[in-house]
Amino acid sequence: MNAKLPVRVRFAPSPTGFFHIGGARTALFNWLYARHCGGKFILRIEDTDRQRDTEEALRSLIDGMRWLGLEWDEGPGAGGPHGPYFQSERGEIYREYVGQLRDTGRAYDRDGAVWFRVSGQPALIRDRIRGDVRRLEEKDFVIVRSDGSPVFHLVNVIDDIAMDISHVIRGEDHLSNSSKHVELFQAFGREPPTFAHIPLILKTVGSGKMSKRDSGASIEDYRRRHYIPAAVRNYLCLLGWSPKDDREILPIEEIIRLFDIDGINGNNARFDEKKLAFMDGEYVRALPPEELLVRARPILQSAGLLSAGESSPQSEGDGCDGYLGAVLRICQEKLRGLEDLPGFCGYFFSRDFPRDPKGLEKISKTGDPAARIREFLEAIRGDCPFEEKSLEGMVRRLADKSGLKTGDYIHAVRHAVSGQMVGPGFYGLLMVLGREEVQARLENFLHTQGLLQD
RNA sequence: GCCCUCAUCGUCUAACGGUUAGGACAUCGGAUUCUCAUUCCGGCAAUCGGGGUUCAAUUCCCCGUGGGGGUGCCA
Repeated sequence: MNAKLPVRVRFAPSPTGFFHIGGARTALFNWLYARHCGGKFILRIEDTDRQRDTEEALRSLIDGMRWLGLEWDEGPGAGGPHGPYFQSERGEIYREYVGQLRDTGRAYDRDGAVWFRVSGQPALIRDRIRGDVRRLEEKDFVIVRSDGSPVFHLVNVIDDIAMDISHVIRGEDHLSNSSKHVELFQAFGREPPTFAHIPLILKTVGSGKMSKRDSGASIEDYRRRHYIPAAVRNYLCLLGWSPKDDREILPIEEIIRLFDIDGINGNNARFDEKKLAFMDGEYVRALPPEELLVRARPILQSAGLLSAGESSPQSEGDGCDGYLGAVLRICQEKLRGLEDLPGFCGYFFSRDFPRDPKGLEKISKTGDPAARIREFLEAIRGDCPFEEKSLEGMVRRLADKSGLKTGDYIHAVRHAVSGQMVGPGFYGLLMVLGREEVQARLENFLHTQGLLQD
C-alpha cells in the first residue's frame, strides 16, 4: 500500500535453548531484506516466559548472530530510539496498550486473566509469500496471564506497532497465529504490517520441522567444529531462496543485491548437513592464505600440535608462520573443512603421529617397502639437491632401475614420514618437512619396522 | 476433528503456457603414468493422482492424496 514506508524488520527470538538453524535462517532473511532495501534490522528479545528463558540462551543467541555476521541496527548492545529491546523491561508500555483495549471494550477480565474479544470477522493476512490469506479467529484468547505477565501475541503486536515494524518476516508456523495478530492490530486502530511467512526447515530424516534436539541444529556446533561462518550463512540463504541462475556460492554482497521477498519460495526445505559440509569445504579451499593461517593456528594449538612460539618440531628461530604457512600452502587445496585439519596435517608438527592401519599392507603389495625406503634414503643422503625437480628425477631413476612404478616409492615414503596414504603433493610434502626431518623419519621407520619384524 | 499452507530427481532448487525439464549436493563409474578428502569428465535420477481450461499445461482452475504448521494462561 504505502510503498514509501521505510523498511524496518525485526528478529524477535525468545531466549530458550540454544540458537538453532531455523532461527538463524529467519534472522538471516530479515537481515538480508533490511540490507537489500537500506532499511533497519532490529533485534528484539521476547523474554516473557520466566520459566524457560535463560541467560545462557541469550548468550548463545547473541554470539551466534555475531558469528554469522548478522549485525543489528537496534537492539541489545546497539541501542536505538525504540528501546528497551527486552520485552521483560517493557511492562509499562504493555499496561498502557491493554488499557486502550479495555477502554474500547476489546479486553475483559476472566479467571484472573485478561482476555481479548475477537471480532467474529475473518482476518485478512496480506502475505508476500502466501498471497492474501483469510482466517477466522473463532475464540477469545488470553493476552495477560493471571500472574500478570503478558502473552506473546499481545506483546509481539504492541512492539511491532511501537517499533514501527513495516514487514514481519517469520516462520510459517506463525501463519495461523497471524489472524490473532491482525485482530490485535485492528483493535489498536493500526494497519497490520506486510507479512512474509517463510517456509520451515524440516528434519533431515523423519517427519516434522527441525527442532533444537536434532543433530546439526545448533549454530554453536558449527562454530565449535570450525565451520566458516560465511559458508553456513551462504547455505542458509539457499533454503527457500535462490539467485535464479545456477550459482550457489555467492559473496554475501551479491546475495544482498539480489535478495527480495518475492524470490522466496513457499515450500519447506529439508536440512542437508552434507551439502553444508561441502559448501564449507569450498569456502575453506578459497580462503586467503592469511585468513587460513589465522583460523588454523588456534585449531592446531588446541589439538596440542602447536604451542605459541614454536611451530616446527625441530626448527628454532625461523619464523613460526613460515613453517605453518608452508604447511597450509600445500594442504589447503585438499582440505574438506577445518575440523579435520589436525588429522590431515598433524604429522608436520609431531613425530608422534598416528599411522593408517591399512598403510603398511598397501605399500607391501609390490614387495618389501623397507628396501625401497632404503634406496630412497641412500639417494637423499647423497648429493641429490633437496629440491622438487631433482627429487622427482631421482625417484624416476629409482623406479626405472628397479622396474617398479614411481608410485611404489612415493607411497612407501609418504607412509613412512606421515603415516598417511593421502595428503598434499608428495614433493611439496618433502620440501616442507626438509631433508633432515625426512631422513630422520625414514630411519626411524626402518628401525621400528625392524623391531616389529623380529 | 477443525483451520491454514505447500507439492519438480533421494535432497536443495531453475524453467514469460511452447525446453532433449537445467544446475548443485549425495550416489555410481572413469581420468589426473604420487595419493585423494582436491580437480576434471561421465552415468543414474523428478514434474503426486484424477478431472478441466487451452492448438499447447511442470506452469492456470477444481477435486483427491501426501507433507508441513496451527488449534496453550509456550514463543
